[in-house]
Amino acid sequence: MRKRANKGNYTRVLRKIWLSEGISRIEIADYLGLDKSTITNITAALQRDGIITEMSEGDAGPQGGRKPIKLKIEKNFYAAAGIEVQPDCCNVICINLLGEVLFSRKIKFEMDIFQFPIFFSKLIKDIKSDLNEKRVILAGAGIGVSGIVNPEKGAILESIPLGINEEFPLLDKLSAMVDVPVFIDNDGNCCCWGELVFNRAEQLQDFIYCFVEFRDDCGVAIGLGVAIDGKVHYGRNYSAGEFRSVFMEGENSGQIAILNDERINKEDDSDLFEKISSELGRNIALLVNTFALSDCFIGGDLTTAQLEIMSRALRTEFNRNWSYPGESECRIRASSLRELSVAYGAASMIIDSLFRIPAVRDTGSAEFDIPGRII
Amino acid sequence: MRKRANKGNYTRVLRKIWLSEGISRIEIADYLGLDKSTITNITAALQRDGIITEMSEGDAGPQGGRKPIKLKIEKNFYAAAGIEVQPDCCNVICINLLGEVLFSRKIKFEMDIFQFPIFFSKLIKDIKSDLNEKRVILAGAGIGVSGIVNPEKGAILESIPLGINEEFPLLDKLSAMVDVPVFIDNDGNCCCWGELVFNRAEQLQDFIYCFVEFRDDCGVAIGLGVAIDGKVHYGRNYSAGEFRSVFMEGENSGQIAILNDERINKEDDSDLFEKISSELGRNIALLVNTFALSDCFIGGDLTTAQLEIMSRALRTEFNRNWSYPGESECRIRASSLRELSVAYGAASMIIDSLFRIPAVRDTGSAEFDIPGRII
DNA sequence: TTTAGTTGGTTTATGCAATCAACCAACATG
DNA sequence: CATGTTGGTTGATTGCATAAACCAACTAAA
Repeated sequence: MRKRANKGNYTRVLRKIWLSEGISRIEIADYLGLDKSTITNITAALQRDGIITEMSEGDAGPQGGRKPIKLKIEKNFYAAAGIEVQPDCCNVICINLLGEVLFSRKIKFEMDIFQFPIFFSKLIKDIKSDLNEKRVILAGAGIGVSGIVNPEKGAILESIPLGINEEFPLLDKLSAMVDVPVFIDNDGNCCCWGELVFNRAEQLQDFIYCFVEFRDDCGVAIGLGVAIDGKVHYGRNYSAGEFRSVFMEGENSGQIAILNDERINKEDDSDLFEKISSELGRNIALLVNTFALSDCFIGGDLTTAQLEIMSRALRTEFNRNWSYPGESECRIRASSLRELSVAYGAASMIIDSLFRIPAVRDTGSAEFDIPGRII
Repeated sequence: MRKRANKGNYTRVLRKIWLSEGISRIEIADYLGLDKSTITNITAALQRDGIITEMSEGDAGPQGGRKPIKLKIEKNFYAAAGIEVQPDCCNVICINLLGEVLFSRKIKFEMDIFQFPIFFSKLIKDIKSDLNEKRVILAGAGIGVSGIVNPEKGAILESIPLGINEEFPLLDKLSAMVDVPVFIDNDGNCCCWGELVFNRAEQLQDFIYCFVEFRDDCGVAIGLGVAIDGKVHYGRNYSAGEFRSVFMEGENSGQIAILNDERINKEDDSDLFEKISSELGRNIALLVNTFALSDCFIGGDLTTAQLEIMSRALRTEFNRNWSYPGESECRIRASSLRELSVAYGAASMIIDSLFRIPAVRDTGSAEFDIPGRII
């Protein structure tokens, strides 16, 4: 059929086991609409590869019959690294196939896009040797940056904090230095990847991630990430998620109308923060209700109190914009991983790619291979 | 491999010919990443079936070589019917595989959901006999209704104009009476289907359709339809597209804040209409920019003058909400089919289904078959 | 007119994923 | 202990896609 590539149903089976740990062969066959013998063959190959194992026997059904054999992912078969790039430092994380955090650290690095490849390749080398002690292989590294990113080409199209205003082919520089796949994406989108992976059992379809950051210069920065149909949504020119409040007038720069008059400091003015939250909520309510999103995640560097304020404000505004009797059906949730969201999400891109069913693309599809691991 | 089902690549080839009339076998092979012999086999089968034909020879390349043979869809191999259900009448349309209108008519019918199935089956019988004279076979019928629809089950979940406030399994009633596939969807979504099919060569990915209607009772009604990734987006509970302005306060019913104070009649007050357009524009701007949509279609029963006013207002508001230098990149376009948009779109659902590549679903996929046409 | 080179398309043999049908394995119940 | 039920495996078969060789039809240049 194809040279070597991920044979379609292999990934479907693998993904299902990933989503539903402890599932049996028969259940997979029913779920995927394949013959049970096909599942036998595929699971046998996956077991040979070592990426899944049998965990235990389940219980027989009420009418007797053979006990099912539960299957699970060998969670430390691979690990993925995630790196959040900030102006003055990097947050680094390593997670395994189930999204469990193996380790994380913060590294000082005065961001300079031309120095970064060297820094990056050293970092990967360190991570690899750390993982080597645990007998885990690195499957790849994800990078999350603020700005507009083309993740297919791995190019940064624009990034104010990184001082990039024309297309910069970062991936090309990086792949030349390391021998693992590297993915790059916008920070808000990374957060979406993170929630997709972390909450994979829920099979989230349509949600928004609202990323709030306090910046020394410009007050508050809002980044949005959107997932539609269980995939991160990029839109034209990969610019989805750029936020500007509907209440902004004229040529003003900035994102929130309230902040044209006032300034906010990180943790003191909860009154103003509430106003900001309300304005933000009004905006997001329109998005949430017109697109019928099921979840709204809140993340960024917020205190617990601020999170609380914002949740309430969002809830109020979602209901205000709700056309039907009763309350808005959108869940409001705090980000699952707090200050490590971006790094975690960056790593999740790699994990997700291992278990994602390749779409039947319109145009010819070129799969890519995963490194190492002698089979 | 599989029983009979639409063999995946058959549909991919067929779709490509549908999208690019006059394409050659080699071009298809290159585009889809398949071997040219595979395309030979598939096109041979499609020719046997009669759904495609060779149209003419193209020109040889600059360095000589054999001339390519252009392929095209046999456009009258099937037709699809589309029915827009309104409280007092139905707009009916018939289109062929290329989306060309074969005929259309308006039929008086005092909508009553319990009488509708009988009306519908007579209508289909009439359409079939009309098509029979042209030697065209009916592939199916699409129905567009105002309200919230579950198109998978073919159930109307809620519709104020039709007086439905609990789930009504319309499809079940209808399929019992006719022998062709029937699809039902919300009117705004139908319009999206229509644009997807009508502009298929563009391969539209992410766009919004804004459906404006004047109603005797409530002034103006706004319906939105959204397409993401070349597919209509439904969201949680199929409720995507329900619109309520961010400027609405408190418990007010209605959609537009301006109209809480004022009333508008169909064609006289262009000042007020401009205000409405601006408010609407502010809202849509947020959607268009956050989701990075490439197009915004305007449809419904607007005069040319009103369309002009609204286009300008949208453009202004899109730019106001635009974060970057220059102008918003979202195209603003008048609906391609004016007052027949919904019916056309309803028919397009059927056409689209014939040429849509079945997604690799997570769960077992149950393909469905197309009626008639002795092969 | 001949020859070489290029591109479009078909034919034939082969590989391989998925299926079917028969079978084995392990449990419950009367 | 026979019987029914469910979980899972084995071996033969099916049919899609491929590769490689081939034919067809054209240009360009000698």
